[in-house]
Amino acid sequence: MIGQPLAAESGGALPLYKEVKRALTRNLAAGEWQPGVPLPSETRLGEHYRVSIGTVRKAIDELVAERILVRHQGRGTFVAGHGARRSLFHFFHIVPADGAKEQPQTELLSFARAKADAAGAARLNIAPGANVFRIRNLLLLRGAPVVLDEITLPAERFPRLSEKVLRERDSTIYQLYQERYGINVVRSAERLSAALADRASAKLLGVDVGAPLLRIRRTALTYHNVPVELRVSLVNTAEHEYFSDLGKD
Amino acid sequence: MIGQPLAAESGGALPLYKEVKRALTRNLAAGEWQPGVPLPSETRLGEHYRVSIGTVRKAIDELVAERILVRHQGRGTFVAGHGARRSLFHFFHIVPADGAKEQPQTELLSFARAKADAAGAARLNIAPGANVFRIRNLLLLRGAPVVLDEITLPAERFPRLSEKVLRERDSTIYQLYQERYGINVVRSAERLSAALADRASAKLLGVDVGAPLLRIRRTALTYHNVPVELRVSLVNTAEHEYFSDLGKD
DNA sequence: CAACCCAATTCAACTATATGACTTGTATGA
DNA sequence: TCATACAAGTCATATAGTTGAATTGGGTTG
Repeated sequence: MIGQPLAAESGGALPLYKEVKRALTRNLAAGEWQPGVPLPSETRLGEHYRVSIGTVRKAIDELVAERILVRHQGRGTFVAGHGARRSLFHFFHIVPADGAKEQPQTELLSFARAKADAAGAARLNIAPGANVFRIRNLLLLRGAPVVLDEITLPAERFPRLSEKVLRERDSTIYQLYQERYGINVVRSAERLSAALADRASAKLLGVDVGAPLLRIRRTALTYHNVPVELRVSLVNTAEHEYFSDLGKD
Repeated sequence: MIGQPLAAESGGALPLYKEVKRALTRNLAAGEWQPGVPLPSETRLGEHYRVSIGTVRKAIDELVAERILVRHQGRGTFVAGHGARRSLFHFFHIVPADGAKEQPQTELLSFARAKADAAGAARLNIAPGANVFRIRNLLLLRGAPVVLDEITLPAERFPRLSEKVLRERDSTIYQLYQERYGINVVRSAERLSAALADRASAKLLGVDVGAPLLRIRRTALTYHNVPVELRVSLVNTAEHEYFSDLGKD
């Protein structure tokens, strides 16, 4: 299945390769193609959409640049999966002040049902008061607690999510979204500020009350920039830092 | 002047378009092309390097994606200049917690000559103890102090830089680097942590001693990832945030 | 059965060419 | 003088095809 041949001149008069890109993204959002199995070949896509292979290539080029697709010469083009590496490099920006990056260990602190407050609902683009899940995680690096996460998920999108499901996963949480709910997080926007540790967070992170913490507010987005997760992280930056590098591979 | 036709098979056997990209970058680093005047047309570049226009295009595509070049249909391709907009969007990540982004106002606090310490020298890739300039700036947003900058520059690269030159500029500091010293900052890497305001910074930023501040350590890089500036920023995030969005235009 | 070879398929790189759109400067005409 | 029209140069889009490199799978051969 590839979808319809191409929206016949949608009035906006987009370039052909943009139309192809949109068509591909629609299929991706519909879960047409799953990670692990190759998309139809560039040749077949070109035939299907009635465009040249170069045009398909340009469309895929952009999706690859956005890290939504991955090409493997000789094998095919694939949906980028949320493997450990990807989560680590594109969605986890905490690094030791010295040393090299390292896979965090997760400890689930709590899981609860709640109602979305006004601000959260606006960010998630759901109705105020809608059902949400609230998850609190503690991330350990080298065995020591470093990050305290509070995650908010729109319940509607994550049917039958439970503490058990969360606890028994052996993958990253974004991989869980992807595999169990077909939700592929492709981008995140983060806003950072400084805060002071209160009693609860101080205890969990092993710092003094009043210690400086980095607060990260993240919105995770799927295709078409639809928000699917809110996350507030408190980071003890005594021995770790938030790394931001724009502009390079 | 376009430079040599193409390094004849440099052994590494890079794709042609990568070779072209390298050749272009060499010319950019040499200051061959200045902001404001167009590069040779794609046709002429293709003729010069003895490659097809498509190959030139692919090389330029990457440089455009890295925001090093800018294309204008019908006019030509240009070196991206450090206008107010670019500095604001690509190198200044502080935004009001509500409202829209705004151009900061700069106040020069001090200018001094100093010697590079070990850590700074390593980051700037210069000899420990080499001469550096140390600049302290206060950035105001909506008239209120928000960011305290301490900038370290390798003196060798900025001959005859003086307090007077800094004070009399009417542009961004990166524009000064570019116009007066031919140094084009094309990328920055930032590491963030949380800190507490000490006496001096508290006074300048108008906060209490012990208030939480965001500390940003930035390395600014020019072509070939050569570091040219270190900067430590202390940010009062009471009403502003650091914004990080990876992955989308 | 294992090792090897080979063909088919896929993406990667490159060339060549055509057409359209945008900008600029110049010539033309009232 | 001023406005319009036009031409030339530029990048943008799209097509078509060739060659090469990586992978896979199927045979063949020992």
